[in-house]
Amino acid sequence: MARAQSMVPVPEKLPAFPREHKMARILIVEDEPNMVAGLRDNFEFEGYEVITAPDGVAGLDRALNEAPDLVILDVMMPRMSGLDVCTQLKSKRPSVPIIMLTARGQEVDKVVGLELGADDYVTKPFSIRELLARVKAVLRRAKTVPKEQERYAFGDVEVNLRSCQVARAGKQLEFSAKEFELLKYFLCHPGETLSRDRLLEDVWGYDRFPTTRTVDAHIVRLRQKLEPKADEPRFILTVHGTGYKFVG
Amino acid sequence: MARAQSMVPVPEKLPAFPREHKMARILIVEDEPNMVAGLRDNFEFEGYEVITAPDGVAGLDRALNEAPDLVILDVMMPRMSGLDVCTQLKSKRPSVPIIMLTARGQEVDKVVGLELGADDYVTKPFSIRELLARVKAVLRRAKTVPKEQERYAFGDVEVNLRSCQVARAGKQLEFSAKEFELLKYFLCHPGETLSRDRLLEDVWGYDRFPTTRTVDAHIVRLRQKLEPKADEPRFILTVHGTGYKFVG
DNA sequence: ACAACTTTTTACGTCTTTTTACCCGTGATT
DNA sequence: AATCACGGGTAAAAAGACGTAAAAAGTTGT
Repeated sequence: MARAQSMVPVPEKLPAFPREHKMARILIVEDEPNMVAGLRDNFEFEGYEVITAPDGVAGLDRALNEAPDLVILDVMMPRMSGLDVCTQLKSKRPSVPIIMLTARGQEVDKVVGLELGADDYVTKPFSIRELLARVKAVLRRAKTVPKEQERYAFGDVEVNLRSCQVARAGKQLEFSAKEFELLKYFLCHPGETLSRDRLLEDVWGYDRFPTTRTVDAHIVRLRQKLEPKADEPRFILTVHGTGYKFVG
Repeated sequence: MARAQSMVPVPEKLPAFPREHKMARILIVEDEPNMVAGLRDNFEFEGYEVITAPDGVAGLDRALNEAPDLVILDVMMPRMSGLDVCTQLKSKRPSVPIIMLTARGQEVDKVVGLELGADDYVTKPFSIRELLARVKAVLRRAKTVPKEQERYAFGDVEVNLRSCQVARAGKQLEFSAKEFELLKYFLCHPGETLSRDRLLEDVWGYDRFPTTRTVDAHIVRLRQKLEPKADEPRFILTVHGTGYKFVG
């Protein structure tokens, strides 16, 4: 049967990135397991998506790679204090809201924390209702900022979604249309494992059905342009048997 | 802390992933015999199970009684139009995906079809390749995990079924595709004792003669990654003489 | 129509995952 | 206690997926 080139175009053009209306994802960085369990239960009950980390190092890692909408950060923690995490996180993701948890008697830290860029703080012991209320408030404030970021940065790469420009170490790179679309899709879905089929459908669109190896070919080109070592990717990772995933 | 008790949300008893890896069953409702034959050949070649009906009345009947995973529905048919079938079917089985076939010049119907709840439509004449791609896409979307059941947690492990991520104590773990599928199956059947045969059939997708230790090999790997003490499993338990069981 | 460029396909070597085979330890059964 | 069936560890074979380069096909601009 002949390829239906005469096919009538899909009338309602799908939005470029059908970002489903997601409930906010909250990262809780806290070493006390009972506290974590309690917070998780309550936040999940409220409909939030919860991820956790038991110490500062792991917390920073998840914060950078899994794009939480808000981070709750205990000040006193093993390996890396909440204050350090806050500093480092704010330097790389200035827009992610942070709420600090401080023990009573650490009043000093509150001030320091706010100076470091935290958006709010709560003193232990606190009522869960109070924390929930503050989270809600901080998220509401954060949301007034445009939801879809238009500028991204990872490694020494800067991407401007609006102007469709990509710079590496301050130098402009040439990206073809498809390459840029693909990169954009990765940026908008950080940490998610994306199957080739999904990429084909969402990036290539509905009326093109190339072979799945097409995706791989484009991945190679993205890596060559963006990765410090193309054969040892740091940002665009392979998920064997499934697809690819971007971590910033 | 007050609210919830168990870490793992208990899924309603309706199986979340009924035919995880069995090939999908497709119902083709179409009155033109040559078209039916052609479609059947192609879909069966791709590994789908095909059932057919020559008119709308029979189609609705089979759709309701034989639980197809997807329905391909011609708009123009004797006895009952595809649009009517679509309406009635969607009212009784809202979740079953429907792809409409419309003749060229029936553009109006497309819109109506989508409004009636069809998931996609294809205009005749179409390439079989395109239809196959759309079927695949619709099935993929239909299979994506419903929001409520996409996240699980047990012990210090967090699992996100949608993004295929597993974290232990806040640290991302690498899971191969099969490992993840198996874990997913356990999560979706908590407390159930699962025989090797059942796991093979539902996760791997075929029957095997009993000499296979494949399942065990994967269980070992899951335990190594997820259990606090791999030799003293807390979550993935052996049921001697029968199989395995997951408890959260 | 030609040239320059982008995208897709093809082909093949390499690497990872999955399966299988074999053996040992252990708990059940007699 | 001896036997036996079953579960688990391990390593090597088999299967499958990925990375890459280069050719082919398709686009765009002149």
